[in-house]
Amino acid sequence: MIDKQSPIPIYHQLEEQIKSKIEKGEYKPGDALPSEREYAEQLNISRMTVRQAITNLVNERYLHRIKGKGTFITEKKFEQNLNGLTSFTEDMKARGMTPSNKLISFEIVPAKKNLANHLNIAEHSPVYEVKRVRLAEDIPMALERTYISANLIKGLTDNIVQSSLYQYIENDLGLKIGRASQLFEATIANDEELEYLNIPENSPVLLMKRITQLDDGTPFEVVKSSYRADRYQFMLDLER
Amino acid sequence: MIDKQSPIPIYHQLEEQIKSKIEKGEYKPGDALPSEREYAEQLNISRMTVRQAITNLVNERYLHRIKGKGTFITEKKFEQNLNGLTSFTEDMKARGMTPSNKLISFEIVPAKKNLANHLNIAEHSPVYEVKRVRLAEDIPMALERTYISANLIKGLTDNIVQSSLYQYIENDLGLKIGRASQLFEATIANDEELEYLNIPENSPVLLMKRITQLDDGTPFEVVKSSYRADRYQFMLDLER
DNA sequence: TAATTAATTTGGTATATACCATTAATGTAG
DNA sequence: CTACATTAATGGTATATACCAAATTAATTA
Repeated sequence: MIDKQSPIPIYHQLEEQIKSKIEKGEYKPGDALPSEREYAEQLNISRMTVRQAITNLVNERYLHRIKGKGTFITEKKFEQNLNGLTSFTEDMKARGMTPSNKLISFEIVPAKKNLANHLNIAEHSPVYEVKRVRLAEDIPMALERTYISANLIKGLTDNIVQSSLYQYIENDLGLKIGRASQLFEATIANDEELEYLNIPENSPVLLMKRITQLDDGTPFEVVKSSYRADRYQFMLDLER
Repeated sequence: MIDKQSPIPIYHQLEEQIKSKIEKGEYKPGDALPSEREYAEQLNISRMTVRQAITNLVNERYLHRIKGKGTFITEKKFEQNLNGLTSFTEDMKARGMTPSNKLISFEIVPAKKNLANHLNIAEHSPVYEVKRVRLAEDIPMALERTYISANLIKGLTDNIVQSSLYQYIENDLGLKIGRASQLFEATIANDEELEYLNIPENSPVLLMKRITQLDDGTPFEVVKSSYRADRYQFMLDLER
């Protein structure tokens, strides 16, 4: 189970192993994990190394410890993606609905002033513009416009953007994704939103803008999403 | 500086000491911290104990480590309060505006069904209801309604609620505050919102609901805030 | 002088050990 | 059987030590 010769740290191997068992259902929410000393003996590693693995998973809220009792699988694991923010896809699945996307357009366009500012690039620099409608049970829920620096993120296809943008950036381009800032705003639907969301005039929409950065702080992505206010709410989970 | 006999763990004492130096400006953003070995020798404690303190501060983003170089004070420390979410007061100050509150009412009322559900109490149980308008430069920005379990949080006054609710709960009642869930929604202003926010009919408002829990998961507070959409946006900072 | 190499310093990983505090299980006296 | 004390198990804190990997600095060589 644990390869001491591997260049991957032991504590990290153990982390992945525990996470995998949680995902597979071998460890169920509420269950007690084997004790630290038990793990150490079983895997023939130091208890402190076990603690390091468990501490990380506690910080990520997969587990929680109770002194004198043990370590337990956390009941509900929220955030899979960006901290605490439920993604549209996950959220819809959680509500028992089937999420889907409809691509409207995928092209390279020159960045307008405001966008160029957000992405910290020169005006008219090339950016990928991806427009799509997000649906649940084939009902339009949101209009999403994604803008990505073309000079920074090269070789994008509509397919990558729709399925695995972040993996592509980290695994294929070798870049590291950092933090993001997100902004919520309420507005009245404009013409484009009326059209794609199929809602009546003067409907309120929940506008969400996100600027995502690389590890070094370089912004590479701006996402502007307009959600139907009558059908969607953002749920957020916050820590102290 | 460090009291080994104290019941407060050494690593925690060191954490507080470092945080205090950052706040006082003795350590400035971008500065390198003394090395782990240096700290250990200086304070006559183990390097591993120093690491534990620093690791916690790294997790809280006060510090960041660079292998081979050192540990540095993080440039910008975001979230002071709940993770990444800018509070109204802080946000307004950051924009150079003067925030203020106007108390509309402070009373104990029986919980309605929906509220009772959120607070996990029986219907008609007593709850504090605090209504106030939040202003910036004396212009109404939001209508805020706070509901707090009266059986759980005793002895509240309007003054406490307005100034230091969380400190009161933790320091005076000895309870520990845990996580919170937050929800964003766009609606059209209702009559109450029209009145207090002084906006025209059919104006969109950004509705924010927050449920705050104690450390053990017991919900104790529900906050429902209606923000003028034309004057306020929620800014959020997300981690990976 | 410039380029290379070696040594030093830094954080990263891992082990072994010790004792404390809380909780749960066990044993014991009434 | 109950109430209390004891014991065992668990996570929490702390130390000492060792070696690795990346970055910097110093020394050496061409």
